[in-house]
This record gives sequence, C-alpha cells and structure tokens, in this order.
Amino acid sequence: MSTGADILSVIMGSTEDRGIGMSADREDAPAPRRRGRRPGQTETRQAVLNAARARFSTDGFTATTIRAIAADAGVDAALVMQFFKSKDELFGAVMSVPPAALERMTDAWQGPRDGIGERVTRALLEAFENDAEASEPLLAMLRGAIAKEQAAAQLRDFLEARLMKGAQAHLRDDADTRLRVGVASAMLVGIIVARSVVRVPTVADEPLDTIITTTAPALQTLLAP
Amino acid sequence: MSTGADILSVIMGSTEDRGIGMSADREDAPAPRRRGRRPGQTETRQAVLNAARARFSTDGFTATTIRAIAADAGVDAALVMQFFKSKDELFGAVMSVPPAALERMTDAWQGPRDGIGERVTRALLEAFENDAEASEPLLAMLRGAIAKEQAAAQLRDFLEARLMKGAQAHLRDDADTRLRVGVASAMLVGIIVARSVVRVPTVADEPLDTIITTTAPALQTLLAP
DNA sequence: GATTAATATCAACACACGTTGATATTTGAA
DNA sequence: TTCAAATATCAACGTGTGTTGATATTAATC
Repeated sequence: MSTGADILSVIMGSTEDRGIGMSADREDAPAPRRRGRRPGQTETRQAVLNAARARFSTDGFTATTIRAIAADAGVDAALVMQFFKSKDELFGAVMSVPPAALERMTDAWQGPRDGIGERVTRALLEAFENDAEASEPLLAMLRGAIAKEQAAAQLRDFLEARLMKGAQAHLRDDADTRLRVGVASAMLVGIIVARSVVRVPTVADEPLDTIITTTAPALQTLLAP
Repeated sequence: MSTGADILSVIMGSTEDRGIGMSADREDAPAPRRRGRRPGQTETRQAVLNAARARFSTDGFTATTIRAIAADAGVDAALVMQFFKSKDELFGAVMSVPPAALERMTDAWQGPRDGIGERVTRALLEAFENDAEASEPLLAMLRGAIAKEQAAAQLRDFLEARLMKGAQAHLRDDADTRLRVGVASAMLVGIIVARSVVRVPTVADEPLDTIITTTAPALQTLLAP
C-alpha cells in the first residue's frame, strides 16, 4: 500500500518546509509504541504532510482516511488532528505546488513562437512525470476536485491564476490568446489524466518522448496560429 | 447480474411513451409510505438506475450513498440492495454508454480527411454537452476512476476498445495512427474535464461553438499530419 | 379463492470514520 | 530543580455507512 513516499522524503519539503534536517524514519516494524514525546529532534509534522500528500494524490479526498495517513507516518491518528485540526485543513495544507516547479512550467511559454508547442508540452508533462513535488499536489487536487469543492476551487485557481496567468505574461493579452492558452492547458491535463489516472494503454504505455513528439505539433497549431 | 440493465438503460430516456402508468413519482411529499408492493405496473427499478446514474456522475463513487440514491428514487435503501445486490454491482450496471450515442461519436471519424478535426471534436463535445444519456455514464466513470479501479478499467475499456476501436475502423491501422487517435481522445477528455469537472472559467464560460472552433484545427493537425 | 412470487418497508447489525478528552513522556527555559 | 509547553498515545464518542433478515402488501397463476 505504500506509495512513492520514499522518493518524496528524499526530495523532501514543500511550501511548508522548515529547513531542518531530514532522515525520515518510515515505520514498518509493529513496534510497541512508547507513549510520550519522542526523544531527539522532531520531524513528525513533515512526515504526516508527506504521507497525506501521497495518500490524497492516489486515493482522492474521500477515500483517504486520517487513520491511514497516520499509519503511513507511523503515528497515532489523534496526533494528526492535533497538528492540523481537521481533515479539511490537512488537505488544504497539502495542496500547493512549490513555486520552483510552477516557474519551470510557466517559463516554457517564453521564447520564440516556433518551438512554443514543444516547449510547453515538454515542460508540463515532464514536470508531472518526474517531479513528485509538483505532481502530487496536482493529482491530489484533480482527484479531490471530484468530491471536494474546495479542491476544485484550488485547482481552478492553480490553472487560471497561476499557470495560465504565468503563461500570459509572455504572450499577448487579448481574449483569443487567453482562450487558446486555456484550451492548451486543458488538453495537457487530458493527457495527464489518460496517462496517470485512467491509464489508457495506448497513451500510457508509450514513452513520454513519443507522446511529446506527437502532441507538440497540435499544440503549436493552437498556440501559434 | 446486470443482464437486463444495459437494454433498459438504452430504452429509458425516450422522453415519451412510457406505455402505461407513467407517474414518475419523485419524492417531494413526506408521505407516510405504504409498506408493500405498489399498485400498477412497476417501474421502480428504472427509477433507481436513473437516480444512481445521476448521483454517481455528479458525486463520484465513494461520496454517493445507497441511501441517497434510494431517497432520490423515492424508495427504501433495502430495495436497492434487493435489485442490485451490492453498491458495486449497481455502479457496474450504471456505467454503460448507450450504443446509439457511441455510434454517433465513432461515425465522426468517417469521411474526408479535411474536416476530420472539426467533425470529431464536435461529435464528442456536443454529445457530452447535450446528451445526458451519454455523458452521465462517462462522467460517472471519470469521477469513479479516482477511487474505484473498477471504474478506471471500465473507462479504459470504453476509450480503448469502443471509442478508439470504432475510430480506427475508419482509419489506417498502424501504430502511429493508434497513438494519434489515443492522444486526440485524451485531449478531448481534457476539455471535458476542464469544462464539466473543474470548471475553469476561461474554458467553461465560453459557448461550446467557440471551444470547438478553437480546438478543431489542433485536432486536425494531429489527425491528418 | 388459494398459493406463490415479486415488490416494498422496517429495524437493526457490524464496521469504519472523524473527532475528542484524558493522560503519559520529553524538551526547554526559568 | 521545577514547571509549562510540546509531543505523543489511548480509549471512547457519535454518526453514517453498506448490508441483512423479518415482514407486509400486491400481482400473477392455478
């Protein structure tokens, strides 16, 4: 049941990073837990956040349980409630794309019109495939958008106010351009859904470069008509 | 046992001629319900299916409760369990796109290469926007794909074995064409997600024709390179 | 009319969930 | 040292869930 949390704890941190040491003790032994505060520097809060991000991104909001998150982090469920006071607040704390990843995505819109289709396609899809820090919050929002209006709003905001706005900083600012950027983003989200959520074989089994090569010319037509 | 379910769901939304006792009793009166079998010809099973399809398509699998479906259909929850023996089986009975709607989508791939981008885009998006019989099962699968592997598999099958296969009947059958059809479908799914699930304003507020006009040339590039 | 099967409701089960209050242990400062 | 705050667990609560078994009412068949 454990997800890509190990990778994550190596990469570590997100917008909530406190800049302290890592080492991330995963629990797998059914140890008879001692009761009080643990000795040494405490990093449990971060472990809970990582576990929550991983769970929410794979199971969605409703199907993710506080108890499961707590178990993943090797912690009692009540402690999770003590840190973040409700499941809703924990979800909110988890859904934020780190600025660095966002910048990498929006920078792709800059540059000559010639290669814009490929640049944008590659930036977004590669970020999603290789950067758990960027993809997990996005997947959490996407999956959460189904059940939680909060998540839909957050994803809307990310796409609209951050990704698309960041794109338009490098483009013209008329209604037509806005629409084209919106449709292009939607298309790329579709490819992400097909690959990572639904896992349609034709799209999911192909190497990412093949997908990019196929997709880019269509995006080019859309973005540089 | 979903034997008769598919047939029934095809018959259902005919908007006219239900033959005999229509009535369509939606709950609105807090009537003290009588207990046994209701008089007249019974159509409750269909009402349950309709309510379930609507619920699953808007709330997703996990958040949809048997009790809510039963209430929508004006029926006791236990009766739902008697008809379909579990929530899983009810979900399975609901997720099937009627053949007529499917045919309308796949037929669009037929014809001259010139207009294929627009034809396909229009067929899929319009079917989704105007035809609840087609869109509700699809949305149910899409929303369910997050939490239920069953739903992801069903949606995979629909896209892969039905929609894409139906498309390829009218096209060449090499690996490259298959990939292009897959990517095109994924892109259109992305637009559906942006409009109907996440409701990104830039894409969702525009009239459908504007979206189609913008999208079609990109699909054309992809499908007739 | 009598029997049987289908349709319907009701009451309750066991279980998992989010959440809470009491309590134990450690840390860090006074 | 002393003591409050932070960190941790435990036991339990109320609620809502899918599901079940008993039972009532009607329709269809003989």
